[in-house]
Amino acid sequence: MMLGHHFKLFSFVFLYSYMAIAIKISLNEGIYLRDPQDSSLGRNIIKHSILLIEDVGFETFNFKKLAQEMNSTEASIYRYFENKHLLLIYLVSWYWEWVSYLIRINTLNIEDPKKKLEIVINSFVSASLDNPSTEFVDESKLHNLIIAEGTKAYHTKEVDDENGKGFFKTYKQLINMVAGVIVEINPTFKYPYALASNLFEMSNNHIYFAKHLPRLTDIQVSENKYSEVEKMLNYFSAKLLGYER
Amino acid sequence: MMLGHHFKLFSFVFLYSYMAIAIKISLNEGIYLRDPQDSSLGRNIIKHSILLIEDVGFETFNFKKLAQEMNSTEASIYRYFENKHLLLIYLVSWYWEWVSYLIRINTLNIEDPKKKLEIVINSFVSASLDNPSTEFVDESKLHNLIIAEGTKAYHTKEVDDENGKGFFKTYKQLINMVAGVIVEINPTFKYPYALASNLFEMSNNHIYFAKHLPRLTDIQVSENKYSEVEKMLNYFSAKLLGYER
DNA sequence: TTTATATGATAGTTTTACTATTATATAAAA
DNA sequence: TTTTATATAATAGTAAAACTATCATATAAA
Repeated sequence: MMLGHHFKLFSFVFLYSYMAIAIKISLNEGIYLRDPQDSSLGRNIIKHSILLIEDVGFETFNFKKLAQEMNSTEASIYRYFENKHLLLIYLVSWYWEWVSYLIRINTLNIEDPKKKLEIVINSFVSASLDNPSTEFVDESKLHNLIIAEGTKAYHTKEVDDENGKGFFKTYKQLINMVAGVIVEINPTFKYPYALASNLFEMSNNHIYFAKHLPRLTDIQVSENKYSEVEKMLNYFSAKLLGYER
Repeated sequence: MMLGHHFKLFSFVFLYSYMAIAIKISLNEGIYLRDPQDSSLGRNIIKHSILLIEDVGFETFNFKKLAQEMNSTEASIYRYFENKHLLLIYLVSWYWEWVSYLIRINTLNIEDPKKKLEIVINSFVSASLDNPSTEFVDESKLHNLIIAEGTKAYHTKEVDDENGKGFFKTYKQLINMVAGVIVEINPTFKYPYALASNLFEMSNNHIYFAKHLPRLTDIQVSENKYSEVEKMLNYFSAKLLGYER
C-alpha cells in the first residue's frame, strides 16, 4: 500500500513532466508579462480564470474576484497579465493551439482528406472530450468559455494593433491547416479559408444558439453532447465541396 | 425668399412626421426606460451613440463620453437606458428591425424564392446603402457597429433572462422570415434556421475578417463595397439548397 | 551565505458606473 | 392665463473596477 501510493505519486509526476515537455503550449510572448505555464501561481491563474469566467461571464469577471477565488492577490495576477482582455486572448489562443494539436495527432495516419475534414469537425465540436492537455486546464470548461466569450478576444478596437503583434497567429494557422484539407478535397473550391473559419465559428455559434437562442438554429444539444452540430457541419461541408456522405 | 424658407421648413416637418409615422421602429419596451424615439434628446442619444461606439469601440464607450459628445449630461442619458449594454441591445434590435423592413419591402412583388433569398443576402450585406430609415440613424455607421460589436448584445450571462423578456425577438423574427424563404426554395432542407442565421452572421463576420484578419477569409472588401461577400453567400446558399446560379 | 526573484500584504489613484438632489425650462391641463 | 406636471441640466456624491506603488517575506539560484 505504501509502495502503491508511492508509485501513484511517481506516475503523476512523470505524467506531469511529460506533458509539460511534450505539449507545453507555446504562445506569443507579447500576450503575457510572465509565462503563466512556468509557475504554480501562473498555472493557477489559468485554471481559475477558466472556471471563474465561465461562471460569472467575462464582463463581470475581474482580477480582484480571481485573486479571492485562488487565495492570491490582485497585484500578483497583474504581474502575469496586463489586463483581463489579454488574459482572454491567452485562453483563446490556448484553445486554438489545443484544437490544432488535436487535429494534427488525429489526422497523422489519415490519407483521405474527406476523413481528415471529419476529424477537423469532430475536433471543433468536441475538443472538450478525450485526452486533456494538462492537469491545470479543464478542456471542457475552456470549450464552454470559447463558445460564450471567444470572439470577444478579437472584436475590439485593438484588433489591428494586436494582430500586428501576432496575437492571433494560432487562429490563422489553425484556419490555414483546415483550408489546406478543404483544398485537398476540392482544389477548385473558391472559399477554402472562409469555409474553414465558418466551420469553426458556426460550431461554437450553434452550440450557443441551441443552449440560449434555440430559434436561431435547427439543432439540439444536451449535456455537452454535440453530435447534431457535428452532423450539420459535415453535411454543409459535403454539400459545399460536392461529395456524398 | 421668406416663403421659400417657410416652405422648406414645412417640407422638412412633413418629411419628418411622415417618417415617424411610417417607419417608427417599434422595439421591446423593456429595453429602454423612456422611448428614445419620442424626444430630441432620445434621438440624439441614438445618433451619437452609434457614432461614438463605432469610433472608440464598445468597451471604452461610456455614458459620460456620450454626454460630452452631445452636450448633455450622464444623468440625462441614464433616464433613457439603464446601462450601455441595454443601449447596445437597442441599437442591434434597431438594425434587425431595419433589415427585416428592407427585406419585406424589397420582396413585396417577388414570387421566385431564389430571387427573394438574393434580396435577403443583399440586405444583409448592404443594409447600409439605399434609403435611410430616419435622419437620426446613420444606417451605414450602424451596420459597421453591428459588424464589430453586434454579437456582444447576446453573448452575456444575462442572455437567458433577457431572451425571456423578449429582447431578441426581432432577431428571431428576422431569421424566421429568412428560414421561410429557404424552405420555399427547398422544402426538404434540414437546416433552414441554421442556414438563415449563418448567412447573417457570416456576412458580418467576413466583412470584419476582410478588414481586420484577412487570412481568415477569401474575400476582399474596399470602402464599404461588399460585393464579394454577397457573391460568396449566394454561392453557399445555392450549393447548400441545390440549385444553379 | 549571499543575492536575486516571486509572491503577499497593504495602500493608494483614477476611471467607470451608477444614484440623488435641486433648479430651470417647457409643455399640458385647468 | 395660471397652475401643474414633466423633462432636462447642473451638480455632487458613492461604490466598484482597473489599475500602480511600496515594502516585507519566502524561496530559489549563484
